[in-house]
Amino acid sequence: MARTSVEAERREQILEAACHVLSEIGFRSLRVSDVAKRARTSTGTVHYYFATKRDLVHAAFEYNFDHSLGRRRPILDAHEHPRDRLRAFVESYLPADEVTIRAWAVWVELWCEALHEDDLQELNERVYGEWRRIMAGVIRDGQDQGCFREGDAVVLANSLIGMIDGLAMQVLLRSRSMTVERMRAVCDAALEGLEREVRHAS
Amino acid sequence: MARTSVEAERREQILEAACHVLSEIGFRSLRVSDVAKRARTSTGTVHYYFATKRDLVHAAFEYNFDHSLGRRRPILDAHEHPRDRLRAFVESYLPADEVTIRAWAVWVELWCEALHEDDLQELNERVYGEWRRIMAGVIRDGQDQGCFREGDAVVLANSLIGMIDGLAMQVLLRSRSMTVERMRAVCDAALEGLEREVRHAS
DNA sequence: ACCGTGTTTGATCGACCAGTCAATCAGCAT
DNA sequence: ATGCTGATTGACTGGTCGATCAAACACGGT
Repeated sequence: MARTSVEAERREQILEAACHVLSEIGFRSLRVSDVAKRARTSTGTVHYYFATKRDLVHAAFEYNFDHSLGRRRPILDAHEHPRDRLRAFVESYLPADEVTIRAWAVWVELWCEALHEDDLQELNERVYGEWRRIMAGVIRDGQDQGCFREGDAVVLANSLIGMIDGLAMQVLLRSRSMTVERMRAVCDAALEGLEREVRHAS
Repeated sequence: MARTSVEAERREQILEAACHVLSEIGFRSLRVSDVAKRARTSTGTVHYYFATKRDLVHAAFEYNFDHSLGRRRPILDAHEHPRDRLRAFVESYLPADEVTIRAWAVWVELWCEALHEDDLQELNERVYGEWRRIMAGVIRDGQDQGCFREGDAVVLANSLIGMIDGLAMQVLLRSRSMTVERMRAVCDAALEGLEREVRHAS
Protein backbone atom coordinates (compact mmCIF):
# COMPACT_ATOMS: atom_id res chain seq x y z
CA MET A 1 0.00 0.00 0.00
CA ALA A 2 1.56 3.22 -1.08
CA ARG A 3 -0.70 5.68 0.70
CA THR A 4 -3.52 5.81 3.22
CA SER A 5 -6.83 5.12 1.58
CA VAL A 6 -9.16 8.02 0.97
CA GLU A 7 -11.83 5.73 -0.42
CA ALA A 8 -14.23 5.81 2.52
CA GLU A 9 -14.04 9.57 2.80
CA ARG A 10 -14.36 10.17 -0.91
CA ARG A 11 -17.27 7.77 -1.30
CA GLU A 12 -19.15 9.50 1.48
CA GLN A 13 -18.44 12.89 -0.03
CA ILE A 14 -19.82 11.74 -3.37
CA LEU A 15 -22.85 9.98 -1.88
CA GLU A 16 -23.65 13.03 0.20
CA ALA A 17 -23.55 15.08 -3.00
CA ALA A 18 -25.66 12.53 -4.83
CA CYS A 19 -28.35 12.66 -2.15
CA HIS A 20 -28.34 16.41 -2.25
CA VAL A 21 -28.74 16.51 -6.01
CA LEU A 22 -31.39 13.77 -5.87
CA SER A 23 -33.40 15.74 -3.36
CA GLU A 24 -32.98 18.87 -5.42
CA ILE A 25 -33.82 17.71 -8.95
CA GLY A 26 -34.61 14.00 -8.78
CA PHE A 27 -33.15 10.95 -10.47
CA ARG A 28 -34.65 11.76 -13.82
CA SER A 29 -32.80 15.04 -14.11
CA LEU A 30 -29.67 13.97 -12.26
CA ARG A 31 -26.45 14.07 -14.28
CA VAL A 32 -23.25 12.51 -13.11
CA SER A 33 -21.62 15.87 -13.71
CA ASP A 34 -24.09 17.50 -11.28
CA VAL A 35 -22.98 15.14 -8.57
CA ALA A 36 -19.33 15.67 -9.43
CA LYS A 37 -19.75 19.43 -9.26
CA ARG A 38 -21.59 19.28 -5.95
CA ALA A 39 -18.88 17.01 -4.56
CA ARG A 40 -16.22 19.42 -5.88
CA THR A 41 -14.59 16.79 -8.00
CA SER A 42 -14.72 15.46 -11.54
CA THR A 43 -16.94 12.98 -13.36
CA GLY A 44 -13.89 10.81 -13.74
CA THR A 45 -13.54 10.51 -9.98
CA VAL A 46 -17.21 9.75 -9.54
CA HIS A 47 -16.84 6.92 -12.03
CA TYR A 48 -13.67 5.79 -10.30
CA TYR A 49 -15.74 4.98 -7.20
CA PHE A 50 -19.03 4.07 -8.84
CA ALA A 51 -18.86 2.13 -12.07
CA THR A 52 -22.20 3.35 -13.39
CA LYS A 53 -24.72 6.04 -12.69
CA ARG A 54 -27.08 3.33 -11.57
CA ASP A 55 -24.59 2.08 -8.98
CA LEU A 56 -24.10 5.61 -7.76
CA VAL A 57 -27.79 6.27 -7.26
CA HIS A 58 -28.44 2.91 -5.66
CA ALA A 59 -25.60 3.51 -3.23
CA ALA A 60 -27.03 6.95 -2.52
CA PHE A 61 -30.38 5.38 -1.66
CA GLU A 62 -28.66 3.08 0.77
CA TYR A 63 -26.62 5.93 2.21
CA ASN A 64 -29.79 7.93 2.75
CA PHE A 65 -31.32 5.01 4.58
CA ASP A 66 -28.33 4.41 6.85
CA HIS A 67 -28.21 8.05 7.76
CA SER A 68 -31.90 8.29 8.48
CA LEU A 69 -31.69 5.31 10.77
CA GLY A 70 -28.58 6.66 12.44
CA ARG A 71 -30.26 9.97 13.16
CA ARG A 72 -33.16 8.18 14.89
CA ARG A 73 -31.16 6.05 17.24
CA PRO A 74 -30.29 8.82 19.74
CA ILE A 75 -33.88 10.01 19.56
CA LEU A 76 -35.12 6.61 20.63
CA ASP A 77 -32.47 6.31 23.32
CA ALA A 78 -33.35 9.70 24.74
CA HIS A 79 -36.69 8.52 26.05
CA GLU A 80 -37.50 5.90 28.57
CA HIS A 81 -41.27 5.75 28.53
CA PRO A 82 -42.74 4.05 25.43
CA ARG A 83 -45.26 6.82 24.99
CA ASP A 84 -42.58 9.52 24.85
CA ARG A 85 -40.44 7.30 22.72
CA LEU A 86 -43.13 6.76 20.13
CA ARG A 87 -44.05 10.43 20.10
CA ALA A 88 -40.45 11.51 19.62
CA PHE A 89 -39.95 8.90 16.95
CA VAL A 90 -42.99 9.99 14.99
CA GLU A 91 -42.07 13.64 15.48
CA SER A 92 -38.66 12.98 13.98
CA TYR A 93 -40.30 11.90 10.75
CA LEU A 94 -42.27 15.06 10.21
CA PRO A 95 -40.86 16.87 7.19
CA ALA A 96 -40.27 20.00 9.22
CA ASP A 97 -36.56 20.76 8.87
CA GLU A 98 -34.43 20.78 5.76
CA VAL A 99 -32.49 17.64 6.57
CA THR A 100 -35.63 15.60 7.05
CA ILE A 101 -37.28 17.07 3.98
CA ARG A 102 -34.29 16.16 1.84
CA ALA A 103 -34.25 12.66 3.25
CA TRP A 104 -37.94 12.25 2.41
CA ALA A 105 -37.38 13.49 -1.12
CA VAL A 106 -34.65 10.91 -1.70
CA TRP A 107 -36.96 8.35 -0.20
CA VAL A 108 -39.66 9.16 -2.71
CA GLU A 109 -37.17 8.82 -5.52
CA LEU A 110 -36.36 5.37 -4.21
CA TRP A 111 -40.03 4.42 -4.17
CA CYS A 112 -40.51 5.65 -7.68
CA GLU A 113 -37.51 3.84 -9.02
CA ALA A 114 -38.20 0.71 -7.02
CA LEU A 115 -41.49 0.28 -8.84
CA HIS A 116 -39.43 -0.89 -11.79
CA GLU A 117 -36.31 -2.34 -10.17
CA ASP A 118 -36.22 -5.50 -8.11
CA ASP A 119 -32.94 -4.61 -6.36
CA LEU A 120 -34.49 -1.48 -4.99
CA GLN A 121 -37.58 -3.34 -3.88
CA GLU A 122 -35.30 -5.43 -1.74
CA LEU A 123 -33.67 -2.34 -0.32
CA ASN A 124 -37.10 -0.94 0.46
CA GLU A 125 -38.02 -4.22 2.08
CA ARG A 126 -35.04 -4.00 4.40
CA VAL A 127 -35.69 -0.39 5.24
CA TYR A 128 -39.41 -0.66 5.72
CA GLY A 129 -38.90 -3.83 7.72
CA GLU A 130 -36.43 -2.10 10.00
CA TRP A 131 -38.71 0.81 10.60
CA ARG A 132 -41.73 -1.40 11.22
CA ARG A 133 -39.70 -3.58 13.56
CA ILE A 134 -38.66 -0.58 15.64
CA MET A 135 -42.12 0.91 15.81
CA ALA A 136 -43.84 -2.38 16.55
CA GLY A 137 -41.29 -2.95 19.31
CA VAL A 138 -42.05 0.36 20.97
CA ILE A 139 -45.77 -0.27 20.69
CA ARG A 140 -45.42 -3.73 22.18
CA ASP A 141 -43.41 -2.34 25.09
CA GLY A 142 -46.11 0.22 25.67
CA GLN A 143 -48.79 -2.44 25.57
CA ASP A 144 -46.89 -4.54 28.09
CA GLN A 145 -46.72 -1.54 30.37
CA GLY A 146 -50.41 -0.93 29.83
CA CYS A 147 -50.07 2.53 28.28
CA PHE A 148 -51.16 1.60 24.75
CA ARG A 149 -54.36 -0.09 23.81
CA GLU A 150 -54.38 -3.75 22.86
CA GLY A 151 -54.27 -4.98 19.29
CA ASP A 152 -51.76 -6.56 16.94
CA ALA A 153 -48.67 -4.37 17.33
CA VAL A 154 -47.61 -5.06 13.76
CA VAL A 155 -50.95 -3.95 12.37
CA LEU A 156 -50.87 -0.83 14.51
CA ALA A 157 -47.31 -0.07 13.41
CA ASN A 158 -48.23 -0.58 9.79
CA SER A 159 -51.16 1.79 10.07
CA LEU A 160 -49.04 4.47 11.66
CA ILE A 161 -46.18 4.09 9.21
CA GLY A 162 -48.53 4.05 6.26
CA MET A 163 -50.21 7.16 7.52
CA ILE A 164 -46.91 8.93 8.07
CA ASP A 165 -45.67 8.04 4.59
CA GLY A 166 -48.84 9.20 2.90
CA LEU A 167 -49.13 12.39 4.86
CA ALA A 168 -45.46 13.25 4.47
CA MET A 169 -45.88 12.86 0.73
CA GLN A 170 -48.58 15.51 0.69
CA VAL A 171 -46.60 17.82 2.92
CA LEU A 172 -43.64 17.50 0.57
CA LEU A 173 -45.91 18.43 -2.29
CA ARG A 174 -46.75 21.62 -0.41
CA SER A 175 -50.41 20.74 -0.33
CA ARG A 176 -52.37 23.60 1.11
CA SER A 177 -54.63 21.12 2.86
CA MET A 178 -51.77 19.21 4.44
CA THR A 179 -49.13 21.32 6.10
CA VAL A 180 -46.62 20.06 8.66
CA GLU A 181 -48.77 21.49 11.44
CA ARG A 182 -51.78 19.61 10.17
CA MET A 183 -49.78 16.45 9.77
CA ARG A 184 -48.59 16.79 13.33
CA ALA A 185 -52.19 17.22 14.47
CA VAL A 186 -53.32 14.13 12.58
CA CYS A 187 -50.44 12.10 13.97
CA ASP A 188 -51.17 13.37 17.46
CA ALA A 189 -54.77 12.30 17.11
CA ALA A 190 -53.65 8.85 15.98
CA LEU A 191 -51.22 8.57 18.88
CA GLU A 192 -53.88 9.67 21.33
CA GLY A 193 -56.14 7.00 19.92
CA LEU A 194 -53.41 4.49 20.71
CA GLU A 195 -52.92 5.80 24.19
CA ARG A 196 -56.39 6.43 25.39
CA GLU A 197 -58.50 3.35 24.87
CA VAL A 198 -56.79 0.79 27.02
CA ARG A 199 -59.50 -1.78 26.64
CA HIS A 200 -61.20 -4.01 24.07
CA ALA A 201 -59.53 -4.81 20.78
CA SER A 202 -61.41 -6.31 17.87
CA MET B 1 -62.89 21.99 -42.08
CA ALA B 2 -62.16 19.33 -44.59
CA ARG B 3 -62.80 16.25 -42.50
CA THR B 4 -64.26 15.25 -39.16
CA SER B 5 -61.74 15.73 -36.41
CA VAL B 6 -60.00 12.72 -34.99
CA GLU B 7 -58.17 14.79 -32.44
CA ALA B 8 -60.12 13.74 -29.35
CA GLU B 9 -59.87 10.09 -30.24
CA ARG B 10 -56.21 10.23 -31.15
CA ARG B 11 -55.27 12.21 -28.05
CA GLU B 12 -56.98 9.65 -25.86
CA GLN B 13 -55.29 6.82 -27.68
CA ILE B 14 -51.89 8.42 -27.11
CA LEU B 15 -52.58 9.34 -23.48
CA GLU B 16 -53.76 5.84 -22.76
CA ALA B 17 -50.52 4.56 -24.24
CA ALA B 18 -48.51 7.08 -22.26
CA CYS B 19 -50.12 5.97 -19.00
CA HIS B 20 -49.45 2.37 -19.85
CA VAL B 21 -45.79 3.02 -20.58
CA LEU B 22 -45.47 5.21 -17.48
CA SER B 23 -46.85 2.48 -15.29
CA GLU B 24 -44.59 -0.03 -16.97
CA ILE B 25 -41.21 1.69 -16.95
CA GLY B 26 -41.69 5.14 -15.39
CA PHE B 27 -41.07 8.66 -16.59
CA ARG B 28 -37.31 8.37 -16.34
CA SER B 29 -37.15 5.54 -18.85
CA LEU B 30 -40.06 6.65 -21.00
CA ARG B 31 -39.21 7.46 -24.61
CA VAL B 32 -41.58 9.21 -26.93
CA SER B 33 -41.04 6.35 -29.33
CA ASP B 34 -42.25 3.89 -26.66
CA VAL B 35 -45.51 5.77 -26.42
CA ALA B 36 -45.81 5.97 -30.18
CA LYS B 37 -45.27 2.25 -30.53
CA ARG B 38 -47.78 1.41 -27.81
CA ALA B 39 -50.31 3.72 -29.48
CA ARG B 40 -49.58 2.07 -32.81
CA THR B 41 -48.57 5.33 -34.40
CA SER B 42 -45.42 7.34 -35.06
CA THR B 43 -43.36 9.76 -32.99
CA GLY B 44 -44.35 12.42 -35.49
CA THR B 45 -48.00 11.96 -34.64
CA VAL B 46 -47.32 12.05 -30.93
CA HIS B 47 -45.55 15.36 -31.41
CA TYR B 48 -48.36 16.57 -33.62
CA TYR B 49 -50.70 16.38 -30.62
CA PHE B 50 -48.22 17.11 -27.84
CA ALA B 51 -45.56 19.68 -28.48
CA THR B 52 -43.05 18.26 -26.02
CA LYS B 53 -42.48 15.13 -24.02
CA ARG B 54 -43.18 17.16 -20.91
CA ASP B 55 -46.59 18.21 -22.24
CA LEU B 56 -47.35 14.62 -23.09
CA VAL B 57 -46.53 13.29 -19.66
CA HIS B 58 -48.32 16.09 -17.86
CA ALA B 59 -51.41 15.44 -19.94
CA ALA B 60 -51.08 11.75 -19.12
CA PHE B 61 -51.03 12.55 -15.40
CA GLU B 62 -54.21 14.53 -15.81
CA TYR B 63 -55.79 11.78 -17.90
CA ASN B 64 -54.94 9.25 -15.22
CA PHE B 65 -56.61 11.42 -12.61
CA ASP B 66 -59.78 11.99 -14.63
CA HIS B 67 -60.12 8.28 -15.25
CA SER B 68 -59.54 7.33 -11.64
CA LEU B 69 -62.20 9.74 -10.54
CA GLY B 70 -64.57 8.58 -13.26
CA ARG B 71 -64.16 4.97 -12.19
CA ARG B 72 -65.12 5.86 -8.62
CA ARG B 73 -68.31 7.70 -9.34
CA PRO B 74 -70.47 4.64 -10.01
CA ILE B 75 -68.97 2.97 -6.97
CA LEU B 76 -70.10 5.81 -4.78
CA ASP B 77 -73.51 5.94 -6.41
CA ALA B 78 -74.01 2.22 -5.91
CA HIS B 79 -74.33 2.54 -2.17
CA GLU B 80 -76.86 4.37 -0.10
CA HIS B 81 -75.58 3.95 3.41
CA PRO B 82 -72.49 6.05 4.26
CA ARG B 83 -70.83 3.05 5.87
CA ASP B 84 -71.14 0.93 2.75
CA ARG B 85 -70.20 3.86 0.62
CA LEU B 86 -67.00 4.54 2.51
CA ARG B 87 -66.10 0.87 2.56
CA ALA B 88 -66.65 0.49 -1.17
CA PHE B 89 -64.71 3.67 -1.85
CA VAL B 90 -61.73 2.56 0.19
CA GLU B 91 -61.92 -0.92 -1.31
CA SER B 92 -61.74 0.59 -4.78
CA TYR B 93 -58.35 2.07 -3.95
CA LEU B 94 -56.72 -1.18 -2.95
CA PRO B 95 -54.08 -2.04 -5.53
CA ALA B 96 -55.69 -5.41 -6.15
CA ASP B 97 -56.46 -5.49 -9.88
CA GLU B 98 -54.23 -4.52 -12.76
CA VAL B 99 -56.11 -1.36 -13.67
CA THR B 100 -55.86 0.02 -10.15
CA ILE B 101 -52.23 -0.99 -9.82
CA ARG B 102 -51.35 0.81 -13.04
CA ALA B 103 -53.23 3.89 -11.92
CA TRP B 104 -51.30 3.89 -8.65
CA ALA B 105 -48.00 3.55 -10.45
CA VAL B 106 -48.74 6.58 -12.61
CA TRP B 107 -49.80 8.36 -9.49
CA VAL B 108 -46.43 7.70 -7.85
CA GLU B 109 -44.69 9.04 -10.93
CA LEU B 110 -46.71 12.20 -10.56
CA TRP B 111 -45.71 12.55 -6.92
CA CYS B 112 -42.10 12.03 -7.75
CA GLU B 113 -42.10 14.54 -10.56
CA ALA B 114 -44.24 17.03 -8.66
CA LEU B 115 -41.52 17.31 -6.02
CA HIS B 116 -39.62 19.40 -8.55
CA GLU B 117 -42.39 20.93 -10.68
CA ASP B 118 -44.82 23.54 -9.50
CA ASP B 119 -47.37 22.80 -12.24
CA LEU B 120 -47.65 19.26 -11.05
CA GLN B 121 -47.97 20.33 -7.45
CA GLU B 122 -51.04 22.24 -8.50
CA LEU B 123 -52.42 19.21 -10.27
CA ASN B 124 -51.83 17.16 -7.15
CA GLU B 125 -53.53 19.82 -5.11
CA ARG B 126 -56.64 19.59 -7.27
CA VAL B 127 -56.66 15.82 -7.18
CA TYR B 128 -55.92 15.40 -3.52
CA GLY B 129 -58.45 18.11 -2.72
CA GLU B 130 -61.12 16.35 -4.73
CA TRP B 131 -60.47 13.03 -3.08
CA ARG B 132 -60.40 14.56 0.39
CA ARG B 133 -63.61 16.46 -0.35
CA ILE B 134 -65.41 13.28 -1.36
CA MET B 135 -64.20 11.27 1.58
CA ALA B 136 -64.86 14.01 4.12
CA GLY B 137 -68.35 14.36 2.66
CA VAL B 138 -69.14 10.69 3.12
CA ILE B 139 -67.76 10.76 6.65
CA ARG B 140 -69.81 13.83 7.49
CA ASP B 141 -72.96 12.18 6.14
CA GLY B 142 -72.22 9.17 8.29
CA GLN B 143 -71.71 11.32 11.33
CA ASP B 144 -75.00 13.11 10.70
CA GLN B 145 -76.73 9.75 10.54
CA GLY B 146 -74.92 8.68 13.68
CA CYS B 147 -73.07 5.75 12.19
CA PHE B 148 -69.54 7.22 12.43
CA ARG B 149 -67.94 8.52 15.53
CA GLU B 150 -67.57 12.23 16.08
CA GLY B 151 -64.47 14.20 15.19
CA ASP B 152 -63.32 16.63 12.54
CA ALA B 153 -64.36 14.97 9.28
CA VAL B 154 -61.47 16.58 7.42
CA VAL B 155 -58.90 15.27 9.87
CA LEU B 156 -60.44 11.83 9.74
CA ALA B 157 -60.44 11.91 5.95
CA ASN B 158 -56.83 13.04 5.86
CA SER B 159 -55.77 10.24 8.17
CA LEU B 160 -57.54 7.66 6.06
CA ILE B 161 -56.24 9.00 2.78
CA GLY B 162 -52.73 9.31 4.11
CA MET B 163 -52.85 5.77 5.36
CA ILE B 164 -54.17 4.48 2.07
CA ASP B 165 -51.46 6.29 0.10
CA GLY B 166 -48.69 5.04 2.31
CA LEU B 167 -49.92 1.49 2.46
CA ALA B 168 -50.62 1.33 -1.25
CA MET B 169 -47.04 2.43 -1.87
CA GLN B 170 -45.72 -0.52 0.09
CA VAL B 171 -48.09 -2.93 -1.62
CA LEU B 172 -46.92 -1.65 -4.99
CA LEU B 173 -43.35 -2.30 -3.89
CA ARG B 174 -44.33 -5.91 -3.27
CA SER B 175 -43.35 -5.64 0.37
CA ARG B 176 -43.61 -9.02 2.02
CA SER B 177 -44.89 -7.34 5.15
CA MET B 178 -47.59 -5.39 3.34
CA THR B 179 -49.67 -7.38 0.90
CA VAL B 180 -53.07 -6.34 -0.43
CA GLU B 181 -54.71 -8.65 2.07
CA ARG B 182 -52.85 -7.05 4.92
CA MET B 183 -53.64 -3.61 3.62
CA ARG B 184 -57.31 -4.51 3.48
CA ALA B 185 -57.11 -5.73 7.06
CA VAL B 186 -55.47 -2.51 8.23
CA CYS B 187 -58.03 -0.41 6.38
CA ASP B 188 -60.85 -2.51 7.81
CA ALA B 189 -59.50 -1.94 11.29
CA ALA B 190 -59.38 1.79 10.67
CA LEU B 191 -62.93 1.79 9.31
CA GLU B 192 -64.14 -0.21 12.26
CA GLY B 193 -62.50 2.33 14.51
CA LEU B 194 -64.63 4.93 12.79
CA GLU B 195 -67.75 2.85 13.13
CA ARG B 196 -67.21 1.21 16.46
CA GLU B 197 -68.54 3.66 19.00
CA VAL B 198 -71.96 3.54 17.44
CA ARG B 199 -72.27 -0.24 17.29
CA HIS B 200 -74.22 -0.45 20.53
CA ALA B 201 -75.60 3.06 20.55
CA SER B 202 -78.93 4.47 19.33
C1' DA C 1 15.65 10.14 -5.43
C1' DC C 2 12.95 6.75 -7.30
C1' DC C 3 9.39 3.45 -7.79
C1' DG C 4 4.74 1.62 -7.41
C1' DT C 5 0.21 2.00 -6.41
C1' DG C 6 -3.82 4.56 -5.60
C1' DT C 7 -6.12 8.61 -7.20
C1' DT C 8 -7.58 12.43 -10.15
C1' DT C 9 -8.51 14.73 -14.27
C1' DG C 10 -11.06 16.30 -18.38
C1' DA C 11 -11.08 15.62 -23.20
C1' DT C 12 -13.17 12.47 -26.16
C1' DC C 13 -16.16 8.94 -27.97
C1' DG C 14 -20.31 6.84 -29.00
C1' DA C 15 -25.02 6.05 -28.06
C1' DC C 16 -29.25 7.80 -27.47
C1' DC C 17 -33.28 10.54 -28.25
C1' DA C 18 -36.44 14.77 -28.41
C1' DG C 19 -37.96 17.49 -31.68
C1' DT C 20 -38.07 19.07 -36.76
C1' DC C 21 -39.51 18.88 -41.33
C1' DA C 22 -40.47 17.90 -46.06
C1' DA C 23 -43.17 14.75 -48.21
C1' DT C 24 -47.30 12.24 -48.43
C1' DC C 25 -51.88 10.75 -47.47
C1' DA C 26 -57.00 11.01 -46.54
C1' DG C 27 -61.35 12.91 -46.14
C1' DC C 28 -64.60 16.58 -47.44
C1' DA C 29 -66.41 20.36 -50.35
C1' DT C 30 -67.43 22.32 -54.63
C1' DA D 1 -61.87 15.75 -60.68
C1' DT D 2 -59.59 19.13 -58.15
C1' DG D 3 -58.24 21.72 -54.33
C1' DC D 4 -57.89 22.39 -49.54
C1' DT D 5 -56.48 21.21 -45.05
C1' DG D 6 -55.90 18.23 -41.26
C1' DA D 7 -53.31 14.22 -40.24
C1' DT D 8 -49.41 11.05 -40.62
C1' DT D 9 -44.95 9.46 -41.44
C1' DG D 10 -40.02 8.45 -40.46
C1' DA D 11 -35.52 10.01 -41.70
C1' DC D 12 -32.63 13.36 -39.98
C1' DT D 13 -30.33 16.80 -36.86
C1' DG D 14 -28.46 18.80 -32.93
C1' DG D 15 -27.53 18.37 -28.46
C1' DT D 16 -26.83 15.79 -24.35
C1' DC D 17 -24.56 12.76 -21.37
C1' DG D 18 -22.69 8.26 -19.51
C1' DA D 19 -18.65 6.03 -19.74
C1' DT D 20 -13.76 5.51 -21.17
C1' DC D 21 -9.00 6.33 -21.13
C1' DA D 22 -4.40 8.02 -21.39
C1' DA D 23 -1.95 10.99 -18.94
C1' DA D 24 -0.66 13.18 -14.84
C1' DC D 25 -0.42 13.47 -9.95
C1' DA D 26 0.29 12.32 -4.81
C1' DC D 27 1.77 9.75 -1.30
C1' DG D 28 4.58 6.34 1.25
C1' DG D 29 8.01 2.93 1.33
C1' DT D 30 12.76 1.71 0.22
